[in-house]
Amino acid sequence: MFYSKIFIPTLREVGQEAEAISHRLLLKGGFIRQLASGLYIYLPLGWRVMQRIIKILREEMDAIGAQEITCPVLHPAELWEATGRWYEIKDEMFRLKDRGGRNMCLGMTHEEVMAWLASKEIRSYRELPQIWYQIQTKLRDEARPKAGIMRTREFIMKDSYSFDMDEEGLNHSYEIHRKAYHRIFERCGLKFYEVESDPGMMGGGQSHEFMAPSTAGEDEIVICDRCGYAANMEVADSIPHETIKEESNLEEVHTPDKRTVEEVSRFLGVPREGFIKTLAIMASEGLVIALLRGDQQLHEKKLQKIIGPFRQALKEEIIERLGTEPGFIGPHGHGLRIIADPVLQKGSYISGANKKDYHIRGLKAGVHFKPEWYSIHIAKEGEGCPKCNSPLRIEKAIEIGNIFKLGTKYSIPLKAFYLDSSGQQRPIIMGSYGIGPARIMAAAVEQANDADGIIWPKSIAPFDIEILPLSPGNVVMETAKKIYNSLIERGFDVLLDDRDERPGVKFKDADLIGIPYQIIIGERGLKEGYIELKERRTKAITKLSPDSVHRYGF
RNA sequence: CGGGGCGUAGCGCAGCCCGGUUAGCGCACCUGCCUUGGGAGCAGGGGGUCGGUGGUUCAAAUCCACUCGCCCCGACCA
Repeated sequence: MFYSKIFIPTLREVGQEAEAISHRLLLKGGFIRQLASGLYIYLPLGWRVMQRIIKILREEMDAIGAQEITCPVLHPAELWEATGRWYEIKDEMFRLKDRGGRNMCLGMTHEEVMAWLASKEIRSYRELPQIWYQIQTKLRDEARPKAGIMRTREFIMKDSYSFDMDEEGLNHSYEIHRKAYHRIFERCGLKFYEVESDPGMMGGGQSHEFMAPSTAGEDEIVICDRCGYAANMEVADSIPHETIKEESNLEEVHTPDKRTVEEVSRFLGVPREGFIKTLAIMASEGLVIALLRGDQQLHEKKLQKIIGPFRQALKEEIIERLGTEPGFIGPHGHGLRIIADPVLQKGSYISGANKKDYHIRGLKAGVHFKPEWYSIHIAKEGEGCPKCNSPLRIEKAIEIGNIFKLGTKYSIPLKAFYLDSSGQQRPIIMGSYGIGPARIMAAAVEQANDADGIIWPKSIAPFDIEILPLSPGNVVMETAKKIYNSLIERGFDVLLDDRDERPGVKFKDADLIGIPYQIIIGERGLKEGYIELKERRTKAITKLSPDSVHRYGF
């Protein structure tokens, strides 16, 4: 491809509104343009990158026997009503009516449609298993589109769905997807982790996410470098640091006007780890007490999984039930349901005395109060791995893929049944697996760039090699074209910068758009019989004779 | 949906507080000359209903109200 024939509108500067590095560089390099909030146009260079990612996705999906199909983006509401998601999902779903007044929606994912298809077509166990996938547009009316192409309202997704007879079959489908995903992200040149995750509204059982570490990421992941434990912060557990065990008898202490753990800790000269943080929670079942160690933070999602939706109890509700105001409440002496973090199983602690201006020391779990034990704290950097107790690390990351074991959540309501070998009707066991190629693109840029621009992994770069003839002179351009042809013959995607621009412009643009290799041809070098090969990543320059370039191992 | 910020030429910005010539700068663009190893130089030129609507005023880019759009933080994120 000649530079003059491909539209690459690079920018000198990008506005304040773009903050994420990938967003800035993709705009600056002429890969993307924004149409409206969360809506992006992929320009020739950006679309080339997407195509190369998609090609890898196809190859690896095909390799595990997945079959590509394509479904409509426009869905009849009935399917979503059948699974209940029509009602569960709120503003994120684009809804509309057709001319006949029928409710429709734009597909944000395709479990319903795929399960519907299976329900129509799969009759017998002989037709199972199946894996169907598509690479197709999804629409979600995101509350807040973010960071360029990282979170958009319309995006392409590779989504696949597995259909099996039983759990064992599902486990196999899940496993081959898991492995395929590893190959895909490796081939795309990304640093990534596979982490345990929260299935969320997808429902079903086990799920994992694939996370590309990046400070621009929206998620936090908890990682153990020793045993490989890795989990999304939403589900991560940790073993908090052991603390000094204060052994003392139950005794009330006067703590006038000292309410928060912080205040009482300072007042008594006891570190926060010596306290029980007593939280009064109003759940649908009524007042519930949640207990954390004084230095811990409540993980609301974890608690919600145990007691359902809740809010902080109001001051009046606390006074009415416990007879004292927030700041002096404790875990003992009332019959309320108590959820406690397991770190409190050992030791004795200080907490509120359920009496204004008093705290109480010497509280022991099992002795003075009897809680249900659930991990409800937020994991912190440096705390112990739940599996091997070595220090955990926390990193920000971009979610680039996820895999879910769905079970029968969609197959039963949509009546996707099959007959087993004994003639009995059974629900098909499903899994669903997604990858966002635009996220891969953004993550690749986030993970590899420098002050001059993008450094594409070879596998997904818009071109393999860029040739920079530095002057319009005949010899230079002829040499460039000769090399261009020989590289094309070898099967490379080559970009030849044939523009009538000064060398500086060509250098700047080449570094910005980040093609892995640059072949620089100048009169100066040519006179001495060499051209230069520059590796974009290292900026290392190798001098080669013009005749030997095509033999180089790119 | 809560909080904050921004909207002025194709792009990036200043001007706005404190109303008052013809609304300015850089880049890009057009013409000519010159130049060709890191976004050249000189000369000339074109391009704006200052997001929109309404109001205050002799006078509004500037003050007020409403509204639309975009960005950031949070909530949310199947």
